Amino acid sequence: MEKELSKAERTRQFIVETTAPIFNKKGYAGTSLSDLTDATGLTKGSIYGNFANKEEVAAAAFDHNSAMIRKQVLDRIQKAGTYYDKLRVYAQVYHSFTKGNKFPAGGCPILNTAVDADDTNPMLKDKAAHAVLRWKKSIENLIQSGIAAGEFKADADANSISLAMIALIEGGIMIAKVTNTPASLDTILQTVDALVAGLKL
Amino acid sequence: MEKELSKAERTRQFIVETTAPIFNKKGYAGTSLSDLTDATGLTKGSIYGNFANKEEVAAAAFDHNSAMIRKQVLDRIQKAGTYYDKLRVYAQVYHSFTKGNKFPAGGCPILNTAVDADDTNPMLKDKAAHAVLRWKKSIENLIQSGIAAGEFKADADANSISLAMIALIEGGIMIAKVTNTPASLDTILQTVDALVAGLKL
DNA sequence: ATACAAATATACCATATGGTATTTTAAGAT
DNA sequence: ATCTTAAAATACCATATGGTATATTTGTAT
Repeated sequence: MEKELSKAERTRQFIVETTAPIFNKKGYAGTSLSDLTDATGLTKGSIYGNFANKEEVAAAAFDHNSAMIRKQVLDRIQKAGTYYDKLRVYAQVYHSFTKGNKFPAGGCPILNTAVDADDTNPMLKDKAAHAVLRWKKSIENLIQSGIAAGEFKADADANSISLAMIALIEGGIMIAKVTNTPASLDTILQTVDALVAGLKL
Repeated sequence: MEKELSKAERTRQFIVETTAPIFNKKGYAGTSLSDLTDATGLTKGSIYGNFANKEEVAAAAFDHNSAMIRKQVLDRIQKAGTYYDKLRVYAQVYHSFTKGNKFPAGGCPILNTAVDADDTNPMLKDKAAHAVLRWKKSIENLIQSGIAAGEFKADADANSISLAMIALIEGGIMIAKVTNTPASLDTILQTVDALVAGLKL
């Protein structure tokens, strides 16, 4: 009970996987239906047989892109022994961003979608907002757990630190990408590391 | 010798001022020529009499938006007495971002343009990159001057701190905007403050 | 092998797009 | 006031856009 993927489900997934990097690079308005048909080799009829409209494809593409990263992060967090190392995973994972390996082309989909959609597309904005808040919560949980485990200072400000981490990472990705200097992100991630190290007892 | 603004120069400026917030909110691809004619009340003929194409309007709009902020920042920096207070200006100025007072609607144009253009429009990307680097340099200069004036630690890492400040501010703006929580930016700007305070002897 | 349903392609639609050539209107110098 | 030039509006163009109704193909269970 794993192969039960109908034709439609498979092409739906194919469409999402194929177009996700395009949406991430060109944004919602900048991605046209012909971008989608060109990339997939499918026709509009086929795409509109699987999705109600362009917005639904974009939404599925965002989910796909953020799930890619989320999976990577959770995998590594599970493998990390200490809460300190778990927190460091965020910095490490985004480290490889500029190399674009197991990550969606075009940079962080949360950043891209947030900036792209925040004044134009409420549903995509909402998706980006939820991704930010879920991320924040998961950092806060790690900090709380670290405190409970006696690894971190009891008075650590989880709210402030989680926000700073996310801001540093996303801002760092923006800077590194626009100025073509991956080293800038490296430097900024060292500041993230310092922030996390400051939690330790 | 100040009023010598030709008709063309005045309408050019009018077009830029009127359309700058639109480009900032909707992005380059998301802003159509009819957005521009609707907002200005002018016709395509008039706009294309003053600009070669849409890209040139967008470029002028970006310059206008970033000059708005730059002016504010430089004004306040000049008035600040210590280098510590000068550095704090960045955090303070971006503080009022969510209120959208003297700032271009749609958030920080550097962030918006960087994310919007980095995979699609080389000339806008270049403009955003230069704005980031100029900003970085001006922070570094303040830090160096502060060191020379005996106000800051001699071993302060100007590169690392300037990058962290910019990343925190831009990431903070993104988070606050997408999640509709101005308080998030406030919190993040406190981290910026702490960073700057750490420079002091 | 056949029939049926599901998936995809074709052909079409109204409208919007960025851009241009030409005409009309309005500045501004004399 | 008039003439000339500069600026703006009109009218036009080819193409792209998002989307749909219909036809055709393909998978698949019997």
